[in-house]
Amino acid sequence: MGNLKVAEKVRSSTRSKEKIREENERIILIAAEKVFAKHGLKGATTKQIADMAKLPKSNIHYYFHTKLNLYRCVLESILVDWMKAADTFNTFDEPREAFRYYVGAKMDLSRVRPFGSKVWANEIISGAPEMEAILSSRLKKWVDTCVGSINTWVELKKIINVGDAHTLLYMIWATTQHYADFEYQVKILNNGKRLTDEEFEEKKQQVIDLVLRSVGLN
Amino acid sequence: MGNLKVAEKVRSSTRSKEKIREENERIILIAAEKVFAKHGLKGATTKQIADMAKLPKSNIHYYFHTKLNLYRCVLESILVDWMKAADTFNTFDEPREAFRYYVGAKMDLSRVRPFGSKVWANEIISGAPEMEAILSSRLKKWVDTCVGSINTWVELKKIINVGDAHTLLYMIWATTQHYADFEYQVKILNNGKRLTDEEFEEKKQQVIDLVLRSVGLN
DNA sequence: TTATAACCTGACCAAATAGTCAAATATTTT
DNA sequence: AAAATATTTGACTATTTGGTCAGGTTATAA
Repeated sequence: MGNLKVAEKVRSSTRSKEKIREENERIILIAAEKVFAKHGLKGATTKQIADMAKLPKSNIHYYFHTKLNLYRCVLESILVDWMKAADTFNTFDEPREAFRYYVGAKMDLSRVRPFGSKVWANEIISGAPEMEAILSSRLKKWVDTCVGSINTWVELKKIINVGDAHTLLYMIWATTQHYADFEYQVKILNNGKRLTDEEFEEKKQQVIDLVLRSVGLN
Repeated sequence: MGNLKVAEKVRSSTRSKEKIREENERIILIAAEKVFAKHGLKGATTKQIADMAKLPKSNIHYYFHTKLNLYRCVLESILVDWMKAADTFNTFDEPREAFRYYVGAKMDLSRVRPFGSKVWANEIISGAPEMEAILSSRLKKWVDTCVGSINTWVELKKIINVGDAHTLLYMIWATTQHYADFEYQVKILNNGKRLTDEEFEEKKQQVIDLVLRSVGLN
């Protein structure tokens, strides 16, 4: 009886209500990201997410109420990392460094958080019903800034005239995100073996070189 | 009565059983491609497909039995167009022409059949459960041939050394398919307006130029 | 210690959905 | 013309699934 009390006391002090909520929300978000990546919003079931999180289904609803709300939270949490990588682009004056670091950062994200990239891809492919607002405000603004930088570099003859700067941006996004969104295809075409960290670093450098040459650098 | 007979006869001669099946299968495949593109295999419902095809749901099952079978037929029908574009790559000796035509063909496909591209993207993102066999046989073989061509061009100093030729191929795939898979995002970032045919031709040329420069041509 | 608030979860339900089937209609063959 | 074959479709069903809820447990404030 006394022993039981002590055990409870210990557990109590290590898992406060605050910690419990924090930790469970994190666990659920990670599980949901994986399941949404594989099945999309409609295809994913709360049961699958619960099983992945090793929690009862009711618990998912307790913390996030509805599947749609959980989905939005997942998208939101991905956006944070996404924007961090995006910001690197505008911290460099020289195009060579800007492209090198931005492409590198995007490649790293694809490697570290492939499921997040897939959820976004799914969302856009489905017509971006939940993200349209964010795309046409935050993303649009960021893109306009980037396009401005690129156009300035063109005017200063620092890079070749690429025509519409959007085209270049899309190439960078598409190519870097390909390693996350299409990783199963990449794996299959790599003789069924996932790229090792060393191989991935190699590809990253090659992508950077392709991009730099495409704008006349190198 | 005589008139009715004539009407029946006319209809009979214009819509033979063979034609009926052919036409309905086509209608259903087109509808299914759109619905699967938007919602994925699990998210799409046979009811949605039926409504899109303007046929009763039972009719869908009559022609394709199960949703999974219909999905496989859609993927198969997309593959046909896909391979046609792919074959253009190996019909040119000069890398400049090969890349120009292949990238152009892929861009055209993204413009003409965006839903097909989205279905494929969804399938790969979901882990390619239905397509793994095709990817590791037909696609793998085609890719190996392409990689061989590119490596030969590198040896002949016709293009710059790009390292792993796969990286270049992925860049081409990702960039061209971006205009299909992410067309909603492209639209939003184009001030909410879909690219006109003229604009698209412009982007196509820009993508071709980016790719050519990335391999040291131009 | 007690009261309150937060967390947990099995049991349950209404709605949605893939697939079936039988009966009706249309076409083709004999 | 009649028999045989193929198409059409409304009604139905078994199952899945998002979400609820009541009753319990655990942590914290008084």
